[in-house]
Amino acid sequence: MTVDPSPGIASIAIHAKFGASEASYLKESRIFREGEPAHHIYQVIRGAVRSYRVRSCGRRQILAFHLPDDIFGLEFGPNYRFTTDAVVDTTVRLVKRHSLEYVAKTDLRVTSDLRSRLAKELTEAEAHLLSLGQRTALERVVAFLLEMDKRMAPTGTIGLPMSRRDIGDYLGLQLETVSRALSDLRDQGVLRFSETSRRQIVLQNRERLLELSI
Amino acid sequence: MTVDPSPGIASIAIHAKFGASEASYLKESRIFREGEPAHHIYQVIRGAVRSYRVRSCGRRQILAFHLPDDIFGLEFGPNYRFTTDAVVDTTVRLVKRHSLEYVAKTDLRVTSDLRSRLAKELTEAEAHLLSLGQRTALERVVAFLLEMDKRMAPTGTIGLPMSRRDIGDYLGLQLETVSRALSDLRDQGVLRFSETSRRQIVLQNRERLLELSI
DNA sequence: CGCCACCTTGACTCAGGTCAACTATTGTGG
DNA sequence: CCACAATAGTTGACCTGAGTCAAGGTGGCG
Repeated sequence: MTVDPSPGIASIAIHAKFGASEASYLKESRIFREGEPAHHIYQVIRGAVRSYRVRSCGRRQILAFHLPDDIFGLEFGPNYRFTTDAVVDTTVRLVKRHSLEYVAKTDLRVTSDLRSRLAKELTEAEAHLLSLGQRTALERVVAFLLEMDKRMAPTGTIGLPMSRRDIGDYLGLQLETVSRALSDLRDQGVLRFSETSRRQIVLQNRERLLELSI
Repeated sequence: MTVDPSPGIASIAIHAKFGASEASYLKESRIFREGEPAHHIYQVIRGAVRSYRVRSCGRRQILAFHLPDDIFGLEFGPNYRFTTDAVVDTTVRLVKRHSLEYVAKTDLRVTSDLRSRLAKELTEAEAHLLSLGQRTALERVVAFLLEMDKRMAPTGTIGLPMSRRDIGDYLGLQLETVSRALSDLRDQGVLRFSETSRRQIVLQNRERLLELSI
């Protein structure tokens, strides 16, 4: 399944005229909660967002991180399926759902774009599922770094917006395990932490990283 | 997200006139392979089907089991995303993809039904993901039993068509772990195995099973 | 009736979780 | 701008749940 995201973003951007606005959220603040009526569709402009569910025992599973240009909060049922909040200070564009649905009725490009986005979400969920079902802790962290590297500007440095705990809750691991995996990769010479922050990761041997993801 | 499956099945059944046929597959035989051109959409009539991917290291992740009335092989990209085979002797109905797509162009009910099915697949993948990320072995087996019970005729007995290994590959566990979890539940008095087969599971305390799934 | 695949159970190992101590970084108020 | 508190991350020691390996059962099928 190859879905080029560009035309979709373009069409949502164009039709955003019909009632788009912007909103900013402080780090760690709530955007919407699971179960609330899904009145808006969002697109990240700056920052990062996490979508998650919390089990009754208190454990949290992050389903996805949303980075600039990503769409989130797109629902086909009446309510949001996840709780969503800003990982860092974040600005989003938001469109009223009914206005997007109105546009979709007349513009087939938008309809088909929405379907592509749904298909893309499904593909991503399946890849994530494979990771959780089959990979070791190290393999999961490696896959995560490769995913982030691919999604962010390819400067060779990955500026992770999220904490070790966030990464753990995405990968089904404890934060200590994530930290150990990263230290391990550093000791192997695969990466190093930048001087400024341990969330800035410099890839030093992408070949080796790719091997580890097999 | 509440998706009533009935109208969808109805519409696919109706439009099946446009070129549906039936096919039967022996137990353990291949239906299609990941990466092949997705020329058909299938619906289980009798039997059971598994969709899976195999990692290069040889480990297999089963993404879904398909039971009677379930649709599978519905793709939006050009190729199948999974390998699929019959778990037991299975009969399917199959429709040529291009004829279904032709119908979908003129009949909005079919279009909307296809979208609902995609949304349903996404919801299921997300539930599965939660299971793999957050649950213990026992909790996963409990969730699996409840899922199977819900999907099969509610007679109080679950006739599992698949082996312990299949269940393990679905839940991200080894077959021995699945077996131990089932023995544990039996020892707790939550279930018992039927006299005829260890794949026939009689629920004796559904309350307790539900508690364990929290 | 006997083979073979499936399942169960036991013994042991090990990856990752848990708990705890410590270091580094960020944020805050004087 | 500094002092200090709070937060984030690392590392070590130990524990445990699930994996691995192995030895029987058991039931279906030729």
